[in-house]
Amino acid sequence: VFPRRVSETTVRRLSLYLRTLERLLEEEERHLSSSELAERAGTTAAQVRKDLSAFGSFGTRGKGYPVADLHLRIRSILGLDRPWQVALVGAGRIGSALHAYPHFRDRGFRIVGILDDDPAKVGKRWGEVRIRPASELEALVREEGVEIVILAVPAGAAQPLAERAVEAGVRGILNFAPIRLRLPPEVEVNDVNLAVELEAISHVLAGRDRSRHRGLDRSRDRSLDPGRGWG
Amino acid sequence: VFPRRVSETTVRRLSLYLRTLERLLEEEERHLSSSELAERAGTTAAQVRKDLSAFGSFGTRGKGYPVADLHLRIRSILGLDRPWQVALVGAGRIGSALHAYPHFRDRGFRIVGILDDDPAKVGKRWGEVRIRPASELEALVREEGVEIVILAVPAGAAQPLAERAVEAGVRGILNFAPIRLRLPPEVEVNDVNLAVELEAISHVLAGRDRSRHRGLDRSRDRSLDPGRGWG
DNA sequence: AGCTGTGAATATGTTCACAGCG
DNA sequence: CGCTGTGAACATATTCACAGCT
Repeated sequence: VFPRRVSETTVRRLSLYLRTLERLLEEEERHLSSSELAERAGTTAAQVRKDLSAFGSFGTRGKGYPVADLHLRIRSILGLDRPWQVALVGAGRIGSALHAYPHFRDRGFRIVGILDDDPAKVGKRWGEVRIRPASELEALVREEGVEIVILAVPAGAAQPLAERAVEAGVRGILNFAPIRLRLPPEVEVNDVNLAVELEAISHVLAGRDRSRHRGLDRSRDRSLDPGRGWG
Repeated sequence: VFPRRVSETTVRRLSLYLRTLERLLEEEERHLSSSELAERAGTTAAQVRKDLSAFGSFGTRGKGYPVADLHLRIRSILGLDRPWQVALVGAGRIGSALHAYPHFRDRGFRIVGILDDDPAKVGKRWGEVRIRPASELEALVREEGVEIVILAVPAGAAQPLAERAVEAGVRGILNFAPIRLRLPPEVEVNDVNLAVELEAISHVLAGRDRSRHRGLDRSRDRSLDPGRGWG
């Protein structure tokens, strides 16, 4: 049974469900109910069932969903049942953080090349990958069959690099540059804009200040172990 | 005239409009129409007008919106007409990238403290800010009047740190840890999950591949003539 | 003529509520 | 019983279309 149309919002939640399921697999749980999954993923039971109904019937009434099967199904829907060759364009701080992010590799996103234009960086190695000059973008994409680019360069450099990547065969771009890329519509672009994320917070906080009705009860009792490390 | 309820989706677009307006201010443009703004921000003219109607009438019929006024209005709605004291919790790679991100400072988000538990990092300076031990979280929040925390620590460390921050008075958290924080509902939490962003792309690309194999090809002709695709 | 502002129409997303299966 | 699967009700978001101002 293959999925009908899965909405963008559902897809994002599936990714969260997957994260939860991975943890449950380690704990060898066999089944979990929609309400348990909802609780762990931060949504509602009805929402979980609606989302999962995209696969057709899958759960067992009275018991819930089989963890292992559900895990595989979601992986498949998200396209994670195959590896993806990814190029990291931009070896700055954001690029560095993304390269070190362990969850990409875990889920089959292989960073097969890193590009930068800074001569001080070119030639260095990050793990097993050598940083190459940006002029080799097309070569990299073709040699390695790169389909997804993570674009972590300043706004001014993003557009031409994106065009070149697409021209060479890239089909998806995760864009960290604070600029709207103009690309053919068949290219899947996903923008991550950190200013937007912070401003969504400041808007809410400022709005609450303006309409100061009920008192903010922040005094929850909780015994917090102070000063514990996170290594 | 103060805004009625502004929806979350509208707020996120306002942040994009703001970015565009900042550029136009530099170019000394006086007015711009909804269709021009839409074009630059990647949405539709009707959407722009609906979003801006949250402020009440503002544009001039026949001319468009006054750039400088609109800029101020959006800043105000987003809560950017005042500075925000921000603490960066976690001085790893993501923390480093965020600290260096210039757009935060430009918009009034002041990183007034950086915390980490790694003794090798504590005491070092990033710019003008010294890295302090995580045990000083409460002190930092109170001394500096921190209202927003950027949480960039591993999943296992996030929950207790978030609780301590909230207990000390923090009202908003930008969370990079791949875990669902459980906090009182009056705390505004915004999750940034990079795996979700990449998987949204792989899902679309994998879905297209499946369609193509079944002959339900919805994608367009892949010939990329540079003149037509993306001027 | 050109463009805003907005109700009405549509599309999309979420919650409810319950029949029906294990 | 408990829990899924799902239509129907509800809520939100986007697009249309056009009256009305400059």
